[in-house]
Amino acid sequence: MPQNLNKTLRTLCEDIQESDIGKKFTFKGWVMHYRDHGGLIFIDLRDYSGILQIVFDENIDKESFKIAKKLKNEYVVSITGTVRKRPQGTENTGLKTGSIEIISESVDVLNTCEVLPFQIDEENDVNEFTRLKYRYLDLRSKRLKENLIFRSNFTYLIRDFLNNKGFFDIETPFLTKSTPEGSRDFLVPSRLNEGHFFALPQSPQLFKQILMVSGFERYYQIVRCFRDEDLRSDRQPEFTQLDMEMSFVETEDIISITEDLFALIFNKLLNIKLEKPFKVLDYDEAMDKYGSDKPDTRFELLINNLTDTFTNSALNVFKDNIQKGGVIKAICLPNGSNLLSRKDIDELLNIVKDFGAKGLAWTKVGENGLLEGGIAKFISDDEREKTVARLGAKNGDIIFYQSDSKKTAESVLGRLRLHLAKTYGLIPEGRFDILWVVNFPLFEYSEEEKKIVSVHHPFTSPAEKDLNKLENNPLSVKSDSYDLVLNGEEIGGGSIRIHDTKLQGKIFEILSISPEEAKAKFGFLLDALSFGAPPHGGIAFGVDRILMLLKNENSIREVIAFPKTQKAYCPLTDAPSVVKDIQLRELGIKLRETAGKNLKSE
RNA sequence: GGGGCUGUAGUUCAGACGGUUAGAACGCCGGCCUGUCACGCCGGAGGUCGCGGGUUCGAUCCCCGUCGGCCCCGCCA
Repeated sequence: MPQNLNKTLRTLCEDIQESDIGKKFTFKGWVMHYRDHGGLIFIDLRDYSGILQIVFDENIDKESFKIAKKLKNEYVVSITGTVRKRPQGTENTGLKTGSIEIISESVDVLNTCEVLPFQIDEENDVNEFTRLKYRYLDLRSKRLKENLIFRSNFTYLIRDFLNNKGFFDIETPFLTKSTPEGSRDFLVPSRLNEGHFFALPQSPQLFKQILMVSGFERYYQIVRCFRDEDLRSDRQPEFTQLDMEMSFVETEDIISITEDLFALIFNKLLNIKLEKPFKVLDYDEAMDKYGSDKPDTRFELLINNLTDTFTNSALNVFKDNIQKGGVIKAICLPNGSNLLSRKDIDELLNIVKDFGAKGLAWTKVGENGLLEGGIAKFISDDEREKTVARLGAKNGDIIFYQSDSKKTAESVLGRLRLHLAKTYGLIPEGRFDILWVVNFPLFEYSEEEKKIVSVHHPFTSPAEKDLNKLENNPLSVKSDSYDLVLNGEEIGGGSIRIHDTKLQGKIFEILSISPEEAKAKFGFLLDALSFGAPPHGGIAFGVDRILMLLKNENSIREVIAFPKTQKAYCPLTDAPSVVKDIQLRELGIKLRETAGKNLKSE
């Protein structure tokens, strides 16, 4: 795939093959390894195509040899020499060019290199801060180079696919309006409008809908989004989305084009055939069986409902909870008795408490489906038989129970499920499980805000079948939305949007957003929707996260050229940093006394 | 905002009941070496033990604080 930009002057390392033996070429690149044998020197020359061995022999070219004596790692050199076959027995099967080598007839040092702060391509893990500070060196490593080239191929494939499907790549503003909904905005002060601020977009959501009103019908963009929230291994404050929107479509259309796109990506980039259509899981079922709206389906360990079994339980925690409307749910860890010591089980209690659990009931499964240990003595024969049957529990298994509200029990067991799977290696390597989660609730009740809020965003269309429930039972209304989940990570999501201003007004009403407030926040979108907005919908994908999963990396930092630390700091550029007082003055900004107590001086 | 782990040579790590010269490997510097490919061999240099304070006769080690890093919770379409 690498191409030579200057054919007459330079040849790329991996363009050379055995058929070139005897021919003379010029190569340019970096000294990757240097091996001095006294009268004979070898270097591995690296350019962006790959690696090629160069030999310096004092009997062949004294001048070359003299210069080569002074070469060091990562010097940049230009070498002219003749291709020859390596002597028998000295071939290197680990190299693409391992059967040949170049005998140098002339060498120029184009640049020298300081002693490196860390060794490139070392198998030791170098401190990530140091790697980020010298990111340009880290990017010379095979792994990161391959990741970024993979990323380039990935976005190319997407653009090619969508362009051919009649999509238009349209840019939307980075300097835009702050919206209080959603995550915290990055603010940018306006010099020409003192005291006013732009926000960097959390996503191009509103603009892509407006483009549908404009009649483009098919829009996409591979675009940076900004959210000022705390970082995680799969979250950076600036990240890249593949953003798409289409007019005159329904959920099935969006699902179908997404499946085609992902099948193509997996096929072309990983040589993996994805089965179409993808699995589809109802939100309720996902919560019920996996305790998560982004279920990891690569392993079983499903959650089961035992509420009906334990209505008359001798355990008051079970019985009282059920009477209060709670549930009893459980998962069964195969062979758990052998995997976990008593101490491990005790430690699990602390772990599930962090997940929000009040406790952790458990029983071991013995011979003939008898239960032992934990709460076994409080379980009647009838309860035991039903429990063992429902969970399919076998001798040696451990069953973990949660007695709590439906929401808490499911979320605790869902997280325990993932914890156990990771700890006891239940997740198969190298497998990709992709599926849709659909039928999300449109609203949920926010304890924090004491009001109904959108699960997705306020422009998500209610499912048509539930329109009649909007008035009386809004929390039971499902939305016309869909999430794409890969290996238990949400990699994309979208919805059919509301294109009717009347329905949109109704939604705002349910969300306790007054017409005035709606107008102030989203007036431009509401105006747009009132001028002949077509039915439309779309989806957006987390590009960094997808790449992380496809490349089997543990952090999105490994697929981003210049990522930030967990404090959103860039060690390479030392950003963010303090600015000159005059810059603030121009913006009409004065720092609070308490701001930046330990400012780094400029 | 909270929890966990962590900071010793350029890098990755070891280390000491609190005790006098803090080690190894790789890298670096010098030398030797004509078939290596993480070349090999010989020799050498290199450390405010993150920073500040405290306890102590004495702290890199113990205590407190602080800064940085990673993971997670909260937060996040």
